[in-house]
Amino acid sequence: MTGPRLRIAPSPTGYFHVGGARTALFNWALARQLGGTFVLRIEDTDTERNRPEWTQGIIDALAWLGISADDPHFEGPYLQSSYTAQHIAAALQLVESGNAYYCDVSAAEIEARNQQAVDAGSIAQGYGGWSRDRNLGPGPDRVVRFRVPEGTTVVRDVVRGDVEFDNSLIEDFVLLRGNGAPVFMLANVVDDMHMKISHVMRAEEHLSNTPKQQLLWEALGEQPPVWAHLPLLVNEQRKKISKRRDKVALEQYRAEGFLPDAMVNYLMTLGWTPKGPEVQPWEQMESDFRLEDVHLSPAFFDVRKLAAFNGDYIRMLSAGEFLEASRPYLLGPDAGFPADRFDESKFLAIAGHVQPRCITLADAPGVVDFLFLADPVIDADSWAKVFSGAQATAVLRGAISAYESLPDWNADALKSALEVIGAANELKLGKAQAPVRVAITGRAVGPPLFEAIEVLGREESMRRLRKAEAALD
RNA sequence: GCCCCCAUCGUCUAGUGGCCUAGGACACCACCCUUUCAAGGUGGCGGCACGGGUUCGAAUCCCGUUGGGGGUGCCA
Repeated sequence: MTGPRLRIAPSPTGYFHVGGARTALFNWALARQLGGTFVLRIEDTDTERNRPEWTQGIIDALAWLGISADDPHFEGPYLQSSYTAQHIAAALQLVESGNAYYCDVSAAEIEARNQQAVDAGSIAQGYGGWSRDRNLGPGPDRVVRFRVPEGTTVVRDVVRGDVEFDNSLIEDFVLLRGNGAPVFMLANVVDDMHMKISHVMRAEEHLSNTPKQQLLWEALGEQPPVWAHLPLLVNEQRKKISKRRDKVALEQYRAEGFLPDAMVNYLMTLGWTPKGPEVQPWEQMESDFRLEDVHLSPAFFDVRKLAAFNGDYIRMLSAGEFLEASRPYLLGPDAGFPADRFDESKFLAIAGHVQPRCITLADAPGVVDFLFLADPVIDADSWAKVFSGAQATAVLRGAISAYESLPDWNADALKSALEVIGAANELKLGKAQAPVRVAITGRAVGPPLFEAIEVLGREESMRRLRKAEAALD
């Protein structure tokens, strides 16, 4: 695969979240559109917080979104921890070239010094380049720090334009820890370099650190990549969404019955605007996406809008697709009816009426449960309300006798028969259907009644009607 | 504190100096359709943060203010 090389570099410290997914999607779209490569690199250098199972979680989440290792544009996953030797070599190379130096000042000492300064009424200076010219060699607990050069660093960002940083405000940051382990700033750059990454597209939180990385690229003698910083995804409080305080795990949305296509489509609208209708196929977005069109301001991750997208996508499904997508919910422990009573053909017959009543796939069982329950769960309030009407009993009895002798058991015939009974009781169909609905489904609301009765079948429907009648006495 | 980024309806946004009495989507409200509930249709509510410039003309360009956010780690 030739062409540009993009990447995402998540760290396996928890569930993959929607922000990471949005970044992945943007990178994926561009990589595919340009015939380039999408690299997945797991940045697992923080041994304190990493967990191996999260790595698989990231891979699964990406696959769910359609970013799959089977695609020729996909490369990886690479584990950053397996390139430690290269990171260290790069740090030593920088020491060699005078761009980095050893330092024996501990974090605690720096803090103490800052505290002293504050106590004395002056301003904390931070590290302050203490060991810059001490010419220290390697030793236990000695870190390697980058020697930030004088001048200014201009980050050429495709979405934000040129951003200028005064180098004197950037501290001599650590490259290798006291224990010899590389830190993110170094590892990230060295890996991008070795993996020949041409475009670094990531969230805006990294913008302030970008001059450091660019300086590293330059000190290592390479051209920095194209930078592109995406607007942050924020919560209602306008703060960066985080695993700690917000519901952001992709896995959770998946479990709740969101369709991957809906999630993908919605995520693509956060930080970029599709041309034409906002609900549109991936292929369209993939070919229209342009870095230059990426927005500058943060976007609120709005679950209600996601839900609207999901409803749209559910309605676009064929009955068969809807069945397959809903199956885990239909046969799961929360379905509300025993799995062995589920009947695919009945579900398929009524699916078209179920879809517009679902926001998530998890809603499906609740719409059709009465079809698969031995007896519908009678909602007491609905029953009480419906049968408080004087004509309700008459309508129910009328329906029973009319339906007993109905030649063809189909929705049209069922409807016509009830219209006649309603008319005899001076009721419009809307009112007349209520007692029958409660008797058949247990509720006052649900999918179209006569279609449901047709699917339920003559025998079971008559049994429920008679049972309801008996309960009235 | 310092550095950086951002600023159009409640939210996501269209808008790149005249086409804008600012358009769409979600949410909300009303009406229509109707076999309940949805879905769908129609309509409504609602916005260029503020102050200065530049210009014949500014949502669009410049400056400032205010507000929000991010970064500033031997986390990533």
